[in-house]
Amino acid sequence: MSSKYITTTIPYVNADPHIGFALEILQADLLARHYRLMGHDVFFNTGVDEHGQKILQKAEEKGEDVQKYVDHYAAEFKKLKEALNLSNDAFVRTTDKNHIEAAQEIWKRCVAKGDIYKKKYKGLYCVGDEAFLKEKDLVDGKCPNHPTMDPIEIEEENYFFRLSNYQGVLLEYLENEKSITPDWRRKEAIDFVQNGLEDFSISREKKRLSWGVPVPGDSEQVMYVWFDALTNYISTLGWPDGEKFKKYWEKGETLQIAGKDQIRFQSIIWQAMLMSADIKTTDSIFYHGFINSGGQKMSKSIGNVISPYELVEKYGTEATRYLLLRHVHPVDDSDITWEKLDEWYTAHLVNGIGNLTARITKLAETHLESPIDRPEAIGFPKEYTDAIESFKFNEAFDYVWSLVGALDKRITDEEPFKVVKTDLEKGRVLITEYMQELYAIGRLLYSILPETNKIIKKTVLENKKPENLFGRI
RNA sequence: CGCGGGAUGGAGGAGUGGUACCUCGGGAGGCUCAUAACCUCCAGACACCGGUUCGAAUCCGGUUCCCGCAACCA
Repeated sequence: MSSKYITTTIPYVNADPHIGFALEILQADLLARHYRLMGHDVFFNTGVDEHGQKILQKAEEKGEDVQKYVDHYAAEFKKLKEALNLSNDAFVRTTDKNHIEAAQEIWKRCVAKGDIYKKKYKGLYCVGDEAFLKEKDLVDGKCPNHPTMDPIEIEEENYFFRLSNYQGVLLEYLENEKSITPDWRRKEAIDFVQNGLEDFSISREKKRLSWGVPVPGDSEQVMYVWFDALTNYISTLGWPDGEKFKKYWEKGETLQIAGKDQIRFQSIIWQAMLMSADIKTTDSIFYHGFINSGGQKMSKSIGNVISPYELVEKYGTEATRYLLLRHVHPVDDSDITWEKLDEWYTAHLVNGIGNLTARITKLAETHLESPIDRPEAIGFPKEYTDAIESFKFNEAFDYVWSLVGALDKRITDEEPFKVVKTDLEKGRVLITEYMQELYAIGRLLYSILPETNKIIKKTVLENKKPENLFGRI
């Protein structure tokens, strides 16, 4: 049995769970469930990124202890597991002891490789943003976000990572078509690397930012968040030790899911870090698109934010999975509004699979004397598995729903409800066949709608019409 | 002229040389087993201009318009 590692990125906990992350984790969950079903030994990771200046700042704004603040948010993100019925095997927190140790270990290995060095960095610093500004970003010599403040010149000594060493090998890595999906993003990445890579600062002075992983051997510096955060993908497996790391990362096939804005971090910086530490690079990374609402980016000030919890509250867990996985485009940006969500919910869930199930199971309950035999397990159609494995989640749904439509049509054409009145036996044969087909459709829902899968199988095998699968709203 | 992606019926998607497809929505009919569900039929589109070709949504050139990226944003 081959092993497979699947991970999401880990969201930064300075805000409540965003619908875009819900999309990401659902995609990962679908893949994890699918590959388990196909007989792979899967390890599915997710977690939270808890270090950094913005988090410290937020906690201070609220007058909370930072650790308390991140504990609170970690719990908020953990709740997604139940809300979305996720099957993740791990939930890593970057404040976990073993994670911190792993981050320090990878740092040491990069140092040993000669890829980390100390350099004075001088730049214009905006106190409002608490970040360095670039000359070309300045508007009339001021920070574009804080035009009333004068940027101040700050000199700081930081550690830098020799990303520039990795241009050649990164290009080789990116030549592999599996390294990035969709392919045009891979080309973007190649283009980016070809234009030349600059070394990055990977630490901050502790006196300016204390909330981070201490740099090994230098008490004055802490790691800049992303260096520590990226390590989560292997710290969660117990790296540098651990059977899990060997099994799932080294010997297994690794797959990361991330948002389209993550290419530089996931496919370039993280891969260079792995190369530097002599660790296997990620086999493939899938980048999803963003979700907008009403033609605009979701934002609190516009008031168009749709949260994952709101979706679950209105439509339920199964329907939320359905809506995000089928109606949000896997790689392009999509737009959702409550109107569209209602439409999709009613058209395919209520009127589609829900009604079909009620239709058939009512006929069966009324006319069959006993439950049908459990249908033999058959292989999954290639069209369906290919769609999922090539990240075309929406097409996998289209396939299942084409079967729903075909079965509805068949019932209308064959009129079993009339047949039973004139030839009961013949009618029973038809109804039995519908039950078998319904069961087959239910089986296909295993990875995408796990609860619906269970209910349909159960109802068919017990010959008992269930409560409505999806109620009207 | 920085790099790249894209413009398909009212909406969202598929379609890389051979009568333009799917879902939703709209209109008309049918059916009555079902959650006023389901089935059938109808209307409606390849941004614009030119070229290649027997034939182009699909290839080439140009125009207009959108959208990413352009490195510490974690």
